[in-house]
Amino acid sequence: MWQPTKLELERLDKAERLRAMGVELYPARAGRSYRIAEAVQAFLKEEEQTQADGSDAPAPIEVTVAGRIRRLNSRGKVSFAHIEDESGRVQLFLRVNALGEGTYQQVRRKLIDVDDFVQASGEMMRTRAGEVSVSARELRLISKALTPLPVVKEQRRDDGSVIEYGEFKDVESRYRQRYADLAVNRSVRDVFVKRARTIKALRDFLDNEGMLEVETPILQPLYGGAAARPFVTHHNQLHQDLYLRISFELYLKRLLVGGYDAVYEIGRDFRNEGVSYKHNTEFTMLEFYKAYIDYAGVMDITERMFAYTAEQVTGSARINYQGEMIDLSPPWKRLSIREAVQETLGFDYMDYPCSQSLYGYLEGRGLADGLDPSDTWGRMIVEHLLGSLIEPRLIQPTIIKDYPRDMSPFAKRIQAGAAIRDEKERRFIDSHTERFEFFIAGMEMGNAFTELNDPRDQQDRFVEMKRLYADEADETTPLDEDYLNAMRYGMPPNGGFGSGVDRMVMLLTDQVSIRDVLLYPHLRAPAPTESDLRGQFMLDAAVRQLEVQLDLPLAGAKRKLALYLPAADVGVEFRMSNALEGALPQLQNMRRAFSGRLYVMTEERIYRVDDALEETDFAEFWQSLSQLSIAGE
RNA sequence: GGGCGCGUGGCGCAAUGGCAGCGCAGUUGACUUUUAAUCAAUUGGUUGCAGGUUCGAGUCCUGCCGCGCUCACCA
Repeated sequence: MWQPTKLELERLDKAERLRAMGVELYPARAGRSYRIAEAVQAFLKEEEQTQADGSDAPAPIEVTVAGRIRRLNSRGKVSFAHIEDESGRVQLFLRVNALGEGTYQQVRRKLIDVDDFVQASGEMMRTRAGEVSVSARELRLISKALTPLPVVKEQRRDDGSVIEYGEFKDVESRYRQRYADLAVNRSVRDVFVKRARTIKALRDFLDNEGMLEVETPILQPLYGGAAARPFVTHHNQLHQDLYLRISFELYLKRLLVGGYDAVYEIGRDFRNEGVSYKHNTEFTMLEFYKAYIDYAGVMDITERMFAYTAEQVTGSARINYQGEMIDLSPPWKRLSIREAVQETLGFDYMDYPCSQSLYGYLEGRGLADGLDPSDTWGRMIVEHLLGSLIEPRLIQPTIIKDYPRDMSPFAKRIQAGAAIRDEKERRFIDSHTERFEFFIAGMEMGNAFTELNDPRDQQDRFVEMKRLYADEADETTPLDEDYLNAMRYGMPPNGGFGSGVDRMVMLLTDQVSIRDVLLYPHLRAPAPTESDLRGQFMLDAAVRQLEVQLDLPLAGAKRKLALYLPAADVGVEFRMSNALEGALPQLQNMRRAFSGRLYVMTEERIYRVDDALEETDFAEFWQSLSQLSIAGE
């Protein structure tokens, strides 16, 4: 339960004074005739008009605006405030003469304060210093803020740049209290506007491609479609474990069997893995599947989709990311993983056709650092050669295609074109699939295939994956009989695509951490503190209708006794259980200074403080208090 | 999970082992065109938590909690 800080107590006092004056702190209705930016715009337009006409003064523009006070300073009988709504800021020019003594004093004495929401009516004007303002004739509190936001002052330079003083930048506080972060940091607000635009642009693009947006289950009896560990949950009524999806793939492809030509979904995936600057436990995924195209067709769509989205969000397909100019316009560089290795590392891995020989070669060249010799051949190529050695260099958008088969259970084999020239070529075709990933700014941005639609081949792949990765059972895709069943009815040839939308937003908003493009990134629950215990106690007491008073000063005790109950002879102190033992002497000192019974409460127990700590039953404790309380009335 | 770093009033930060300080915010007062307003006075601290070393700990040691970076894991 809330325990006001000093600053909050001051605000509570102001709120109380306002209420005593008959001011409604949280009126049900507010009104405005303009968004702030539009009011300013209207005034500027009128000014321009006036100048063009050569008339004397702009016609008066009467506005009502509403927003949060972000700055307030009083110059005696006149005060200035900046209020802000989503569209922007405007200054309020507040004079005693215009507002009347009563309302003006509320501002002057800061009963109406920074962070409060107000509604103001008056004419637009310019102050002597030239700032466009609302000359307020009426000012009305529409929501009182009890907790002050972190103070950020801004100085606007002549060149339009803004210097911030006293920023709110502690990363943890910003993520945990995102509302305060957003309220104070405009640039953070802008990121999430761009995020929304990104998703809208993707939808528009895919809709225009003739794809159907669908929704598939998040809770699934079987997970699949990617190599990742799932979260497990349980349905009580059905007595069934369910998984949170790790991908949409298998459900979306079933829909092609059902007769749709192309489907897509934008939604949340959940993966039970570590977090990093580019991984969050839940993240937004885009997948689409389109019949009658292969992975080359998907490449074309991918390039156009990224360029279109960047244009919609940033105004150009050329974007700036961490100081690098990145050009998303098609066409992108396309090369096979084999070519990429040849180009970057100067050898053909097909000359080392098994994991032992490849490892031996890499070790000889000093490139085996961090490589596990027991990995499969395909994994060495994809995760080590590509992931570790090549990926960080891929700044401009690059499509890397034709992946080893043992890493790609849902992709079709490479289709042999002309006659196979030699044995090495034959081996390459046999062991690779029509899959591509694409990389931008050194980050993997997505993954796509010519989708496997041969049910018997698919079944073999499931089995093959199980065999290859037997010791990582929970990361391989379980065999999904129903999916195979669907495929046996006939699935059109198709190309599929998956991409992490959060990473795309990072790219378009120039953010290095995925947490800065998620409103509520996953954070560990903070450890409870003594003050949390206190709050919990207050809440428990409130539920039992007990009035609890705070901070009884104790003569002789170093600390104030935190709480006591109305019976006046029962005190409660709070300690984390791991700190209890060392605190005993201190508690006993407190008990000696206190005439009643003293209890100490931990996360899960309550003790009576005596020569030793005597554990007491919670229910009994509360009951004895209730009785005292009733007796006291 | 491993390594490195950080944790000091509401926010941003300081303090060779020696009186816990500064700016902003807050409070009181002055000021009818200010804008990081200004001027005068002033409140506010269990230095993340717990133990230890020491005459003395924000500072050194140990453990714990949280966050960041990084490695591992992982599309």
